[in-house]
Amino acid sequence: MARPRQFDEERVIGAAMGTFWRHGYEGTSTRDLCDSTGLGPSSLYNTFGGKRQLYLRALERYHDTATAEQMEILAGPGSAGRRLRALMVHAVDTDLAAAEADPHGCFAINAAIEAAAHDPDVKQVVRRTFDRVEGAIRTVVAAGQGAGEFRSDIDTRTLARQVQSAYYGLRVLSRAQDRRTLLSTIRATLATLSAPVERTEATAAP
Amino acid sequence: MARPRQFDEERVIGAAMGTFWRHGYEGTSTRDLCDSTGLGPSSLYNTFGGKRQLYLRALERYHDTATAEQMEILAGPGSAGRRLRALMVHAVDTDLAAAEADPHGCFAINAAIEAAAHDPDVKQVVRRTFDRVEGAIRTVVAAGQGAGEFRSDIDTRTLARQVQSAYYGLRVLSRAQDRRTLLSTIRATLATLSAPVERTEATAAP
DNA sequence: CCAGTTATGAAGCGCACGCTCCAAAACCTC
DNA sequence: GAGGTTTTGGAGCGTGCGCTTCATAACTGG
Repeated sequence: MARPRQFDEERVIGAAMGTFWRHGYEGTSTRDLCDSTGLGPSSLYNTFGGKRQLYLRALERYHDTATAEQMEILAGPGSAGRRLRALMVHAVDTDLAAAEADPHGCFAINAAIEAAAHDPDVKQVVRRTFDRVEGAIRTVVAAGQGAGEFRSDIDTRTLARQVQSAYYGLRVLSRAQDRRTLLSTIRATLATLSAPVERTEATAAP
Repeated sequence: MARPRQFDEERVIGAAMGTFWRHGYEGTSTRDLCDSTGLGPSSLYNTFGGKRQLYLRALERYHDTATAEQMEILAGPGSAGRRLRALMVHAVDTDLAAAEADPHGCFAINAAIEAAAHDPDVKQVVRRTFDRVEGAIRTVVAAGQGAGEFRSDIDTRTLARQVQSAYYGLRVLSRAQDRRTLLSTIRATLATLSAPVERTEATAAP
């Protein structure tokens, strides 16, 4: 037919994702994208159409792959509580240990804050990602409830949403808080999940 | 001495805050700032020094004033649960009802996601705001515990951090979720705070 | 009312933005 | 190979960026 492409499209999207992830949509220039992907502007625009479309592709890529890491942790070994804790500790550590040039936080959250309000397409992808994470969390919560590890007086879906909001809030807080405080927050979330000691008017020592 | 200013500095900061709040740091141009404040670029730069400094002033202004709205709700009438619920419902409604030109979400969260990683000064102000909100929540949580409304087997500070993370996560989710789901998430958070029914191995119906 | 000082508006600085154009190159089919 | 088709690199389009400059306006103390 004609001259074939000299690059791997998926690899390019991956590189673009990293750049958008690090600097946000507005903070990333087409120059940055050309540098990180190795493509010239003509190839970039011929293949993807423009900055916005490439951003959307990167976001979908995150939905497909980077979310997988979280799924993996949630599907890992150990009790439900240990798995949720692993998810949160992992988030805190990667957020805090991120060097200057590393990606910061969760790309979907970044996109939700920066772009979802102004771009319905972004909003839709972000929502799909949120729903997927909620589903993965729900599986773990259900397991915890089944094992008597978590309280069962709140239905699984509701409890899972509570965990997700606490998890996402944690990732917001991790942008400005210290590790000690964040770990305390994780402990707090897990504590509210476990069936607590029976209610007493005041837990006075004997 | 000399010619006095023709504008109210505080009013200008307020206008700039609105613009940064709506469009983010990178998404706001100096032109936008001149338009919203009514100042010429020379006045803006003579008074504040530049875009970044003005952003910091706006962020500090948010810390001083816009946080007050949340404080007010938390210090309002009703039980602790009602007040926390009011805070969250208020957040959801303002986030969802925001028109195209309205500010979206919480400015401190926006700043945390967009700018805190790259700017230590931003990070510091954001953290102060986070700490302040945590403190206000802690007061309400303590009241709820004192009234026997909330569980007391988790210490106040820890429980407050849990509420804060759930609250901030809710504000992230509100960028992409529908109201129904968000209200369910609020219910979930409040449910985990209340002293639950005594633990049973399995809540089987008789 | 004048000298001194600061704020203002307008013009525009150099630069980077998102993106386009096009001749040359690289490939496939025949 | 020749002809046709697509990709590629590079120059550069118009525009808007953050910010500066400067003559002029507006005020104060003496």
